Amino acid sequence: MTQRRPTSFDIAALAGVSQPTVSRALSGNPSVSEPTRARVLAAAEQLNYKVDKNASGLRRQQSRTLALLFFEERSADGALINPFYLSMLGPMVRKCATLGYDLLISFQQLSSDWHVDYEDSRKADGIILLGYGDYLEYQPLLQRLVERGTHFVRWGPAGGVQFGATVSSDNEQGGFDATQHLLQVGRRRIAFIGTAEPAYPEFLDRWGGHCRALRASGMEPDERLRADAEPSEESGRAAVADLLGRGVEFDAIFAASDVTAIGAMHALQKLGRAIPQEVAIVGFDDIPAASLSSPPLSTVTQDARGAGEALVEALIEAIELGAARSRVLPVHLTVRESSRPA
Amino acid sequence: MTQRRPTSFDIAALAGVSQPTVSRALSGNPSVSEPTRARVLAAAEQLNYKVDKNASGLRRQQSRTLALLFFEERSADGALINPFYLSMLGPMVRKCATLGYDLLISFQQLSSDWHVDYEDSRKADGIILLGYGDYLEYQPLLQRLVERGTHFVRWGPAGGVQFGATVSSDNEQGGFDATQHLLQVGRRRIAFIGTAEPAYPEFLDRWGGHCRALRASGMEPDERLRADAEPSEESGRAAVADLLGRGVEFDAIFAASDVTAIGAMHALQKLGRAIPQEVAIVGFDDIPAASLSSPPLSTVTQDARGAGEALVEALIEAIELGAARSRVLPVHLTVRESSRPA
DNA sequence: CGCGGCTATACATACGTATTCACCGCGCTT
DNA sequence: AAGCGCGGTGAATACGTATGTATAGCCGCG
Repeated sequence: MTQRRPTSFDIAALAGVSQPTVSRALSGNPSVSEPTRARVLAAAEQLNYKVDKNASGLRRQQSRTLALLFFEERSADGALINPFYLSMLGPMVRKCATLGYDLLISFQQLSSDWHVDYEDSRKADGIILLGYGDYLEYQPLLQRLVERGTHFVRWGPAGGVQFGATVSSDNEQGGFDATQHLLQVGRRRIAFIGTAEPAYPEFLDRWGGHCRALRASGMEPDERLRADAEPSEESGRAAVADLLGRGVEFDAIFAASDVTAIGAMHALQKLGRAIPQEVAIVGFDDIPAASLSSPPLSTVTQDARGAGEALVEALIEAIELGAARSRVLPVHLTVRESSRPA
Repeated sequence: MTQRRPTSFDIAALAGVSQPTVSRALSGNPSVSEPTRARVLAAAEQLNYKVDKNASGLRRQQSRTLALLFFEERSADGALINPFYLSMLGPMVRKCATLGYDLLISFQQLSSDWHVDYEDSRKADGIILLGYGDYLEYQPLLQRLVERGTHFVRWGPAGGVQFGATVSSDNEQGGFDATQHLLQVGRRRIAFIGTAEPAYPEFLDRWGGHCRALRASGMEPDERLRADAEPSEESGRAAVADLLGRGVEFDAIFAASDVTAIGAMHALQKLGRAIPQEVAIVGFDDIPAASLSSPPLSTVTQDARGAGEALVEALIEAIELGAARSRVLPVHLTVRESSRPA
């Protein structure tokens, strides 16, 4: 019942050719004549033959596999993967499949020496890093990857030193679009909620775009309208409390992430402030919960599909060509109820 | 700079032993003496040696890799993976790592013949199926997997015919807990929103638990209090419209999924019905948006971590022992504002 | 008519590991 | 004292593929 798996020799015998011809026929080598190739393909089909990935990889000294590495901030349980990363998953897998690669997935703590593992054991030909921002702590790790000649790309702003290729959203433009939109619906005192810590380099770019939009309308950014917040619901509520506690007046909020925006929305609603009538809100990311909130949250949508595909393309470019160029992806303003004109 | 990768022969030379001894030492074979093993390990460490996965797999005729197969309902873009599946991802990966396996990830359309691919090409030793419910259409596929001797497990209620092992939540108990809770906070007319179509076999079990809770309190389920809905926000709103349109009175809703519950909540709020004062709501799944809704949604939490680990354990059991037992996981009622006692 | 050049295929080999078998030396038994 | 078992190791080999090199057939041209 579980008979021996067919090998290329079985196909060769059935098609009346030699084993090397089978290999060449299946890999599209042009030195095989059309009739022969057809016979081989038919035989392979008939026996349900598939190339053995281990043998093929061993012979070619590669794996035709990419490794996807999520970095975990949270120590233990961490079902807390950034939802945007998860939405890239599908597109990445599909892109890999299209290009003939498999995708291996892994989580890693900062401390462990994963760098050796993937390429050294030939599990993967390259690595996609997700969750490694511009944190300085990672620089030595990236440095080591470069030294070892490991191919990798990472998601996020390029930041200071440029190790390998990078794929990221155009955060600056997203910040510009969000603030410009709020200005267009008549808001003048726009609070910015997001941290300036280097832990979230994206936020800096979003703040930069925010400022550019203000200046384009002849206004100057007001530091008092800025509140620090990490990407969490509580942090968003705290930021609103902070602003109000300091007696700052505002008729709009641009939050550097959706969860922060939702937290801010809850805090305002609890205080009886009508959204969007009294305060218009725009977030960033377009997480699933954004369209489910009430009112539905306006936000800057990142191109998850484009991001996933770009990461895969860049990595394969690095593997097959030796180096890859970085990519910056356009973003898109999605206007929902939370910022509709009154 | 990118010098040749060290092989077990290099380690052997450095440690002053033969290649087979290296292989034995690294794989924990007890016939290697302790001093020798120590020398080998030191040499491997020094040269940064890792076993070549392709060569090892080829020799042992296995891959030490599991394949995770998402089934896609939506045809094209589909960033629409069930969020619960995504929350299982982390735990699955971790469990795999613990047990010495890698995890390969893939999406598949119903039509394609993926079944041949993974085990036939020895990319994976077994398959975890996610999103293959009890749909009759899948029976032939599962049948074929069984015939080919492919190891697999799937998520979801076992359903009719039992192909391979299954891991699922205790949906019946979850339904019971939800309804019992609503009864305890004084509700008497509890609407059930969820479909009876076989496409969502989980819903049937949740309905069953709902009925059991009612009967345990001496009440009989009322068919008029039941509205059909698929798991989508619009469908939840439509279900509320349906109930009200039929003139049905209710003071609580148990929705068979969170997105439906959130839709229902929005519909009621738009009509000015206070939640939970006039209508208490409990959902099922505990998606991230549940805790972000306003009011935060009470729901039945599924054990994503346990689920992920159980799937991996079951599959490895099937691979290494030849067969695996199915597993049913306990669920947990999470009470939030949407069903607090008035 | 013979030879160069070209096409299509076969032959031989290497990739790095795990495992079977044979071997060696030592201590113990009879 | 000779035989035997056994712990520890090395030699040889097979896993299935891809590729460099050799060879057979064939055409055209001088």
